[in-house]
Amino acid sequence: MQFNDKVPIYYQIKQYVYREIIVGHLTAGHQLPTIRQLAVTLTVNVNTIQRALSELIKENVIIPQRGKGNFVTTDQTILTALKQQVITSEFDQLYDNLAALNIPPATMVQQLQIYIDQRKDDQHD
Amino acid sequence: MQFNDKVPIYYQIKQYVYREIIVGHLTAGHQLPTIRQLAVTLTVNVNTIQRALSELIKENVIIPQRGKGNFVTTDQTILTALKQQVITSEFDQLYDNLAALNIPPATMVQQLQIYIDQRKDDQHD
DNA sequence: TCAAGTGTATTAGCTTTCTATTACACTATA
DNA sequence: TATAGTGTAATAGAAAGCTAATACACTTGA
Repeated sequence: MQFNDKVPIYYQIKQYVYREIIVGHLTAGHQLPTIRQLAVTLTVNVNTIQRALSELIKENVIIPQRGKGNFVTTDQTILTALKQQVITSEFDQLYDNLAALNIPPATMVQQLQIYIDQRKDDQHD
Repeated sequence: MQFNDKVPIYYQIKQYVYREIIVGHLTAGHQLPTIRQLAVTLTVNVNTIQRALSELIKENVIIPQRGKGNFVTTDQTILTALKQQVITSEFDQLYDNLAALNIPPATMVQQLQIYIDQRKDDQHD
């Protein structure tokens, strides 16, 4: 996994777990990799993993069980809300940044379409 | 100006200057506010401003003149490239993050359209 | 010439983040 | 019961970012 050095690692790990849950690699009630396993996999210190997970625990997204491991919540309300939040925040970010460039909303959609079309063409590698 | 505490302030200021140039609040050859003025306006230390500007200077986006001030480059090649880079990087970020959620490109456009429509409706405040 | 306003540089100290290490509490199982 | 594997906690040190303060180099204009 690659980290952006402009953002705290623990925060990026938190976002990573969000994505793993939303994509379905981690499903309701299932166990996460061990904190120590995650530390090895992501080549990061145990404390940094713990810092990320402690925030997810506060949010009731994952449930810790001493001596056993960490588990994804089975509360579907939380899980469906999570998906909406993460996706919406992506669009929020794009919208705000492009609006700051005086780009009108209709143009944002057009430009995204153009960007994606170009990306398809550029796949000749 | 509001800063995101997850990203270095100097970096956000750099992005801010990019936007001011692209939007046209700062035009080719024109003088930027003084470093000390910027420090007051953004309620940030002079050194933090200096750190942001030093990167813009390395990129030849702004040109410093000792005893006079900092000026936006008159090199149109740099300025037009800048605009493209900034806008493209916004789409890059959105694309990567949504792709990580297994959202196909066509859906991204649809969802952005829906998001923008909702935002219009929500303007009833 | 001199004073005020520029950019530039340096030092010191604080806070946050990350790492390394050690220790402890709990669970499962041999 | 003992051991290995969990989460949890605390301490110390390094690095990055930010602030505060001071000083210096250059330009402009009175």
